[in-house]
Amino acid sequence: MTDEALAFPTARHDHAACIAEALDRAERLCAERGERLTTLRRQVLELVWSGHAPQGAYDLLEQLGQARGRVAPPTVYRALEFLQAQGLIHRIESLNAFIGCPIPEERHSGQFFICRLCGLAAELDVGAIDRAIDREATRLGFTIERRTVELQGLCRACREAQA
Amino acid sequence: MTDEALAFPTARHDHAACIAEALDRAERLCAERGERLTTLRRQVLELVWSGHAPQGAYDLLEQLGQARGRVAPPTVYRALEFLQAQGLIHRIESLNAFIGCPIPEERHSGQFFICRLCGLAAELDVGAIDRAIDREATRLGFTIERRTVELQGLCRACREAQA
DNA sequence: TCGGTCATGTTATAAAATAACATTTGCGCC
DNA sequence: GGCGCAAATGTTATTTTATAACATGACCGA
Ligand SMILES: [Zn+2]
Ligand SMILES: [Zn+2]
Ligand SMILES: [Zn+2]
Ligand SMILES: [Zn+2]
Repeated sequence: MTDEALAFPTARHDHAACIAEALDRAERLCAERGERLTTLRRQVLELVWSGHAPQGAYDLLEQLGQARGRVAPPTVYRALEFLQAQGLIHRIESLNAFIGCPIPEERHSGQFFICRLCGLAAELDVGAIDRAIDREATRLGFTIERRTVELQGLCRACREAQA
Repeated sequence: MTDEALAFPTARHDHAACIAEALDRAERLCAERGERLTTLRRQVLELVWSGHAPQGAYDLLEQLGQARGRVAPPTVYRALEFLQAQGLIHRIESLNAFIGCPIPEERHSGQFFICRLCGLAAELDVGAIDRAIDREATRLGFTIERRTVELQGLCRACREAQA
C-alpha cells in the first residue's frame, strides 16, 4: 500500500512497507476490537500480503509449512476465516484466492481489478459502481448483503508490454 | 423467462414456458452457429433451467444420472463448458453453480442478484453498472476481459416474508 | 490454581474440477 | 453405401479446494 492503496500496484514500490503497514494496522485494529491476532493469524496475514496477487489457500498452506513444520488445511482455513471476519483480507471468488485489504478499518466489499498476466490485483472502492448497483437493487426490492465485483483482464503495464 | 427475462423470477410464473423457450432459443442459436446441441448438452441445459436457482455441477450430475445411468463428472463439465462457450449459461462464481441465460443471443456478462433464502437468481444487464465499471477501468488503464458481478441478499418476497 | 473459553492440532472426508486415454458418433467425401 | 477424420462422449484416476469431528493446548479471569 503505502499511499497507492486503492490503485493498481506499481511494479517497483516499497512492498516491504506495504507488509509492515498492513501488519501494523491489523495489530491496532484487533487490539481496538479485543480480538486476538495470534502468531499463526499474523503469519498467515503476512503470507497473504507477500505480494499484490491473490494467494490460494494451499499455496499459503505450503509456505506456512516452511515456517512451522507440517500444517493441515484447517489451520490455514481457520486463520483465513478470522482474517476475513476482521476485514483484513478479501476472498476473490473467481480465483478461489485471498488478498490483503488496504483499508480494513472500514467495512466494505471492494471491486477487484485482476490482471491475468502479472496476476496483480487492485482493490478499489468506487462509489459510482456501488451506487449503480444500489439503484438497481432498490428497483428490484432486493436487499444486498454481500457484493462480489471482480474484473479480470490486462493491467496497463501488461497491455503495453503485449503490443 | 417468458417476458420477465431480466427481472426477478416471480413465484408463480409459467416455468414450463421458460424451459421450452430456453431450449428453443438454444436450438436456433446453435443451428445458426453451426454448433451441435447434442442430446446430452440439451439435457444438461434443460436441467440447468429446471428452476431459476443456480445449479451445482454435481447436482446436475446426479439428476443426469436418472435419465442416463452412471455419469461421470467430465460428462457434465464438458457439457457445461460448451453451454458456457455458447453463452447459454453463466457460471456463478460465488456459488460454484450454473444458471441459464435468458438472452443468449447477445454476448454479455450480466449482473446476478441472488436470494440466500429462496435461492432464486435474477440476471440483469444494467448499462449504468457496466458503464461505472468501464469508467474506472479506463482511469486505471485496465482492459476488462471478464466481469463477475454477483450480489447476494434477500429478494423482495423473502424480505417481506421475514418481517 | 481452577475452570471455562477460545485457538490450534489431527485425522478423515467431502465437494468441485480436471487430466489422460479409450471408444463412439456424426459427417463430408468418394 | 463405405471410408476416414474430427468432434463428442465414456472411463478411470487424480488434483484441487474446503469442511467435519474430535483431541489437545494456551490464555484469562475468578
Ligand atoms: Zn506492495
Ligand atoms: Zn478491502
Ligand atoms: Zn421460469
Ligand atoms: Zn446472460
